[in-house]
Amino acid sequence: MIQRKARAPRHTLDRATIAAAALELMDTDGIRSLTIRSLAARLSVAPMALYNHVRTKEEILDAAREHGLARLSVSAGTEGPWWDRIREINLAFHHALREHPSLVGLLVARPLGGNAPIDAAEAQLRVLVEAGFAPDDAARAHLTLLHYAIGSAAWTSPRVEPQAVGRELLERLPAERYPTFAALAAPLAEASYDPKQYAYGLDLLLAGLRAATTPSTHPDLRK
Amino acid sequence: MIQRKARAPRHTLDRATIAAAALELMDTDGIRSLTIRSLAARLSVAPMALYNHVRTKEEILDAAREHGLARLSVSAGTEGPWWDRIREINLAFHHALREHPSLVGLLVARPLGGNAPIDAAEAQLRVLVEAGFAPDDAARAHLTLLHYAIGSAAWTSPRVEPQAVGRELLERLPAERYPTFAALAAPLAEASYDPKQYAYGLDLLLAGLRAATTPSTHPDLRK
DNA sequence: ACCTGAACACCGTTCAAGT
DNA sequence: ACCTGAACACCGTTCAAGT
Repeated sequence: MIQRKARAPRHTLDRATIAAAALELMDTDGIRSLTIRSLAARLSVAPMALYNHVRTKEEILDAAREHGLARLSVSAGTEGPWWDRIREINLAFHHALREHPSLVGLLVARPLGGNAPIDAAEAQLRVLVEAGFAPDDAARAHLTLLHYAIGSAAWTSPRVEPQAVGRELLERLPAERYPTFAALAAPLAEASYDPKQYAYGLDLLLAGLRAATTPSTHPDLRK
Repeated sequence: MIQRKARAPRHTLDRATIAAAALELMDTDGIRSLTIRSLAARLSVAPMALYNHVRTKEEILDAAREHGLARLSVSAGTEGPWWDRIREINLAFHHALREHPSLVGLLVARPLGGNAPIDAAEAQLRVLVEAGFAPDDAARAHLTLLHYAIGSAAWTSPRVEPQAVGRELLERLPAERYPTFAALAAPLAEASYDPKQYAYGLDLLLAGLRAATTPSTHPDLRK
């Protein structure tokens, strides 16, 4: 009567299934809790079955990262001023990173080339070039936006410790040594967990870029 | 004649020594190669000796992160315009992160409160408040600068794979699908590994912040 | 008090075996 | 071809023992 160790059917596994399950497991339980054994259990399969589709655990992490980034659709239209289109691209990228808490860790730990989601990067570079940026400036602007999105997502996304830690530690700082910190504790705590904080910085960058492209009207803002 | 298993003297170990050795080992050999056993070997001590000064490996990682950040001296003077002082603080922070390749990984994996090097943060917040930023704007500006520095360091610092990978992969992209990428390959590759790339983005942010503080002269740059 | 060695429950991965 | 189980060399950590 007891059904024991039913053998898994012949083609229950493939790279995509493994990648999706791995990312899901990491998003919910944290990167550290992904092991060959835990992933196999989640897929109702013997640990060694995974090695028929993948050579190492590293390869699973790579596949999971690509799977997460694949969801990123580049929706920047061709309408409107260039800064609005850049804004849209970056908000979408940042949103994708925030949707998969484990994705940032995967990106930081192992690069995908040097320029993450290639489709989004191509779209962004095109907009910048069309806006009149010289090749060198377009490259630098693109990297700046990429870095800011990564950093914001990395610092904001849920980590090992619960988010409450940050707020508590912040409130426990000695006020006599850190007076400004203490005075700004409330707005800092709020902005730290405000989903719109990313957009604030993005708009600062865009303002800087716009100033750089119209030097004649704002000469004092040039580098 | 053969000296074997000499017992280590009584007080060869303490938290600071362990933290310094751990950070050094991670900086040179990568985060993954830090194990209790490898660290103990480097300190010429039995693995279990470490547990007299530390409760878990996590605690060693925390100590290593704090040790790396402790080197950050806040050198921003009180002279000059506020944007120059902000610039100095952030360049120093970014420089500290780049000096210890493993530090960024430690910061992203486990937060130190929500605001990394507290002394530097206090200094930066003070400058912003003195410059006339409202509490909420000062908090948002501070977080933006912090996130950008983290992201830039994270994306730029050496990873598991050699840096060459990025450049190679970038050159192998199909030019018909990614024409702008192909056209900008040279400036992108150069900017990607240019230590001054961080300063470029920092100056963009500062330009945006300056525009935000002088709304009367540049009304079109306001958010 | 602080360093040590053996042991335990994990982990990624190899190897030979099943179907 | 693809899934499986036993085994190996690791890992972090507990426990009892040395000095």
